[in-house]
Amino acid sequence: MLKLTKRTEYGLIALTHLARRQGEVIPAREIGEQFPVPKRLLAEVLKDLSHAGLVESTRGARGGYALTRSPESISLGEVVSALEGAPQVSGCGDLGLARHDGECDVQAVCPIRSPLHRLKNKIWSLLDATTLGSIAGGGAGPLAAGAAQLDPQDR
Amino acid sequence: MLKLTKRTEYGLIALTHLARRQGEVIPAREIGEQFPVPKRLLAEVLKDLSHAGLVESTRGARGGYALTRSPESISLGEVVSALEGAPQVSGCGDLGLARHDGECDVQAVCPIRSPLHRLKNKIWSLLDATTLGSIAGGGAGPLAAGAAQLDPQDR
DNA sequence: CGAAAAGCGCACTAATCTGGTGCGGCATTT
DNA sequence: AAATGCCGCACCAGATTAGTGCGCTTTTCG
Repeated sequence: MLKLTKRTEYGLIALTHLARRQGEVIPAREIGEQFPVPKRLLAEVLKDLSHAGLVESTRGARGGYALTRSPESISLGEVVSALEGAPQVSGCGDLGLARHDGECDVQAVCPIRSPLHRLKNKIWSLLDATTLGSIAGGGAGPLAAGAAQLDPQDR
Repeated sequence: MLKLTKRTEYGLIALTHLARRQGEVIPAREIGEQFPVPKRLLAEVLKDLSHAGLVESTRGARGGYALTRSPESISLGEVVSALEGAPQVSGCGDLGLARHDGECDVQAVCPIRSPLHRLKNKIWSLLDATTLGSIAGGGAGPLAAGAAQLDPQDR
């Protein structure tokens, strides 16, 4: 439904926390204590992030997690990909390839495939252009400026 | 998971069809015949679109649907809102208001609320700026140009 | 050495969302 | 009256999402 999952939210919360304390190795427990997040799920998410190479884990007492890169070089797109799997906007609109045969027969006739494909790219460009740094830090990044063209009335 | 639902896809297909034959009143059956879409669901979707005031329905034999406005004045955002309900990106990130008490206690502490809120606005600006006309017609609209900044590699 | 701290892996349940369908009724045209 | 087409409501099944259980391994520290 065009919204991020809780996993991504939790992941982002954790990442911003790590970003603000770069260099330190922080245990999942600490994050779980600071934010009202189901600790167990948080651990699950952190694990996925480490699989994706966004954070590095250290085991044992005194263990925990730390960013592998600078916050500025980590994009929202990467986080979402890591936590929600392969990106797509329409389910069918994704390149002629990879349609598991029988899927989306609308093919040639389908009048919305290519426009939707372009939309998907736009959205992902936005996600890719949004860095963890701009989320954790105060301000810059593509989200700082006013909304694109229409007024961002309260929807 | 940051993707549109089938309902929206079907709705868009139907709307583009109507857009291309403005002035005419077209029965749901006709659309169902042209595209491999579960006709029954299509009817459901068309009904929702009419509730939202995007299309006008005529009952009885010779009845059907027609756009209420020009394709250029109908935005993707409206369609999505009508078919998937109130827009949101993060579930919690939506204005302090309307949080059904107990929901999202992260409030003041939550480090990602406002950035996510801005992101939501960006995405919806994009949707609002995309008109049915640009989807149905060949090409202009905000989706025509190349992707924002990063290369739109195949994700 | 042994206990405590912390992450790892796997599997499983519950709730919600999504896609899709059934059926009887009302409105119009022919 | 019959056929065409929309209306409204309710229902079912499968997929996704959220969240939990549990036992094992690694590492620090007393």
